[in-house]
Amino acid sequence: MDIPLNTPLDIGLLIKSRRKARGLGQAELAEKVGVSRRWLNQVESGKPGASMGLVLRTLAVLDTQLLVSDNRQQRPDVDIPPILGPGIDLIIDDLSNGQDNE
Amino acid sequence: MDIPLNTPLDIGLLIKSRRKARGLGQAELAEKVGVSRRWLNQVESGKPGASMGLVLRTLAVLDTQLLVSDNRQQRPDVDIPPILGPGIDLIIDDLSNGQDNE
DNA sequence: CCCGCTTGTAACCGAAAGATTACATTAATA
DNA sequence: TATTAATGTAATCTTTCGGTTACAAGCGGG
Repeated sequence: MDIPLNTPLDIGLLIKSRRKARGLGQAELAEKVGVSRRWLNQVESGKPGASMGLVLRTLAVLDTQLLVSDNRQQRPDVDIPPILGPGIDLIIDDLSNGQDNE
Repeated sequence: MDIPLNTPLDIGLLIKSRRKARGLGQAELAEKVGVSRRWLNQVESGKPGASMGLVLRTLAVLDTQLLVSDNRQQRPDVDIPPILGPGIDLIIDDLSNGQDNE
């Protein structure tokens, strides 16, 4: 089963629970990750400005894998119209190829 | 099917492909998200220091859901030992309850 | 009750992010 | 080939991050 992460707070709470699940204190985990205890504290409480790199490193230390659902056709009604001249075929190509294009 | 995201570059490439899949230019998407084109450009090329908040907002605009695998027992050999007095039961509680604890 | 550990904050400071504007370079179309 | 849009970068400035140090609040054990 998978859990959705939509906000910085979601990620903060994830980190917090994973940390506790391992019996680690903020200071301990912070040292393992290579950040200050203050940083970890802020992140766990949902700080939006925390950098991707450090967050990913933190999750890595907690053996936590981040994922994206491969929902290529999630919402076909979003914004596809505004394409006129630049290259219709490009988009079609992209859509058929999937993610790893270009 | 799900795709793992381990590095800032992974996320950058994800954003890039999702953007193109919708036929959006960097400038277009940047405006929708509320960031500068430069920022989006950097992020797509893997900038590690990009902030969580903006990245999440970008993914949201692209209708892209971020997930965590609920692998509670992923690696039992990590670091569970260092618990002595603070509260064994707390950890057990945490483990049995899952993520949303505390 | 007191003590020790953990956690939540605060102030200060150097470093880096992010916006803006402008200019190459690449890529696609006529 | 010429032209136009999209993309990759650069210089500058303001804001914010993240580290450091220090202190208060919360909690459990002796």
